[in-house]
Amino acid sequence: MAEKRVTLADVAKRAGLSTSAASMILNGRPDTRLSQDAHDRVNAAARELGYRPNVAARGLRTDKTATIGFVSDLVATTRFASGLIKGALEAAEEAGHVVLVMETEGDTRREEEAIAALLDRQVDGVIFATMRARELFIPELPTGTHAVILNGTNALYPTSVLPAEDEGGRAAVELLVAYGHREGIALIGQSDEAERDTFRSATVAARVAGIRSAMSSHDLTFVAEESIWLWEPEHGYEATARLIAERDDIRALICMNDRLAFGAYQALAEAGLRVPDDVSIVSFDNDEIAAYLRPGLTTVALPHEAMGRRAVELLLGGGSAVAHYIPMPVVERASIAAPR
Amino acid sequence: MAEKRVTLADVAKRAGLSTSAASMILNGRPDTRLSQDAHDRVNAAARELGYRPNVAARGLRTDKTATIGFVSDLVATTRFASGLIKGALEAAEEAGHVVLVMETEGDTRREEEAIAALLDRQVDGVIFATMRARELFIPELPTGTHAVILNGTNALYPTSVLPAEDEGGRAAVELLVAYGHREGIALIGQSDEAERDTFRSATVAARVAGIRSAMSSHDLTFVAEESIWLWEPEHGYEATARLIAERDDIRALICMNDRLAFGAYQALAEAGLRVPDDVSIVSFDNDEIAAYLRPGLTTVALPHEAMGRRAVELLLGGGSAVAHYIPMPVVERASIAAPR
DNA sequence: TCTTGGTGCTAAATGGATTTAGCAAGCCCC
DNA sequence: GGGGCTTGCTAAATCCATTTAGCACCAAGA
Repeated sequence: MAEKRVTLADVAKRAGLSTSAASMILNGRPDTRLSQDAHDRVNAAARELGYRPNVAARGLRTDKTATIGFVSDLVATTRFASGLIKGALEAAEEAGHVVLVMETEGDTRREEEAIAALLDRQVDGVIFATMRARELFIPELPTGTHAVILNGTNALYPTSVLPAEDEGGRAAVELLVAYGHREGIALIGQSDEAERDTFRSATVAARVAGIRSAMSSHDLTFVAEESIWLWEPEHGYEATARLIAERDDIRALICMNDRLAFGAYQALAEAGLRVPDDVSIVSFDNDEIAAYLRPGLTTVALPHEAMGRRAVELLLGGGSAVAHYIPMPVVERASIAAPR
Repeated sequence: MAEKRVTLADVAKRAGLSTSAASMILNGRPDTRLSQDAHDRVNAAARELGYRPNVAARGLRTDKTATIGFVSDLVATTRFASGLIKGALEAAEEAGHVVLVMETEGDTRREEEAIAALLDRQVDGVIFATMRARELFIPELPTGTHAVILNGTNALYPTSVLPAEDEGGRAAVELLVAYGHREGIALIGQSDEAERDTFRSATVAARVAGIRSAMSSHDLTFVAEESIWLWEPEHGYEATARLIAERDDIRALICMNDRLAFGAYQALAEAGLRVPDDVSIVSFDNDEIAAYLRPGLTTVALPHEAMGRRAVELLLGGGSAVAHYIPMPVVERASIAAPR
């Protein structure tokens, strides 16, 4: 049964011309001297037959496949990862490209295999995404392969896309300041001590730097800093519970991410403290849960989709080989009020 | 610079044989009469040169590309979607395939374009995933194209993968029963009235059917059913708040999904009711938030990854053309206790 | 009349594999 | 010594498009 696909030869035959002529016309080559009549006949034939070029055959000659590779350490674990993918998918679609997605879980062997599989398919470029946002290991790529690093950096491939964490960190502080907070502000998730360590990702360091720079430019200091390594709700819960058990002057919390903030909500509720009347909270990421919380959590968003988008734009458009910073939008909900 | 890729011709030359011989040997064709010596020389040459076949060139002849298409209405919105993708990616990798991911947002035009783009690239098969889980529209595919429907059904393509919702629904009731609940059980999210409507997805209908069948087999009835169309936390909050304002005999809640349960937690907490001491809760999906809640939410999980996995196994292995049901694992946390 | 130049188009090579048809050499057997 | 059979391998076609080189024709100029 299987109706055969229509090939360029079919189109050429129907137009009464050679495949060379058909190819040139369909590709809109400028210097061609083919008659208007030939153009019309080929275009009509292609339309009537529903001709679509075979990408593999074309790629064989041109080395272009309109396909890009997206290799990520994680794809399903965080909303961040899928946001990056979604953004990349959209931008790729707009540019008439498709994307091969691969997950490596950070395993070097799988990374190498992923690259090999992509190269076997002659992808036009590859995006390396990481959820850990640090100096990223990348297996050697053949000279000339385009690559952009998403949410991380790599010395060999300087084109990268990162969230503008510094600015974002500052924005969080500014939100609190705008509501009149000056005292009793605590930081949950980070501390000077932790910063000295290089374990944390580079982007987190920038976030903290932004926070501290805004604090000091307003002449403010934290009344407490709760350092935590893992940033899950339970850790936010514990840190906040500990904090409010120790002191009663806490008026505002800056949480390093929304999951910590979630835990903070729980600890506050158990202690009979209300958000935002008793304690204001501002946080980072704009996780799904930020919208689910009551009251809604005001947070500085990680611009997932915009980042994914920009990565493919840079890959395809050949943007400059530097780090590109994507603004982190403030998402205001209801977790900040003026201090009483 | 750009070092040229090693081709089969390079391997053949180094082995002192023809490309035909090299091809047959590397593909391990059984009927070949080539000498052991020839085998050794070709294999050695391939290894030494690091030869990898060009997939496009091979696909041109064989019509196999070791590539599968994954077209989904949504990719980033829910954890469910990315779980399906992750499962598919893993199974594909194990089978030596790669996957082209496309998002359509349910738009017919984009679906058609996605299919066309996949066909242009000669994919070996296509997985159609939907987050809405209903009869799925699928643009016409050339005869012979393999397809499996993930989380939905389609009359033309009977091979599909669905969660075993019926069984899952029953499991939720059994959990409550096992703890001794017999009275004051309410259902949040669904009602007889809503079921009559066909708007809801087929899988939800099965979930409800399972719940009702288990209830009646234990001679139990719901003391209340709160019908809701949208299943976000706020709706769960409102429904639960309404319910406990009206009556004080509620001892257990079956929520149609975790987000509703999240809302229920909030309403209960505001009313000074404790989970699970005052009210037990069981729910569905095993969303991220189920683990974040305090106490942890006991829920019947949607088996995302297993479903994605199975879909590619069926696609590649040619499983039988029927609906395949994947068990929904019970994830016990701490939201159920014996009634007081 | 012959060259030159432009116009409109095509033949053939190319990319990198797979696959079919078949060649050459050696051996056996009558 | 000639036919037939293995054995071990290769030439060439094929998949489908792109691209280079160049053919055939006509008109204009010398």
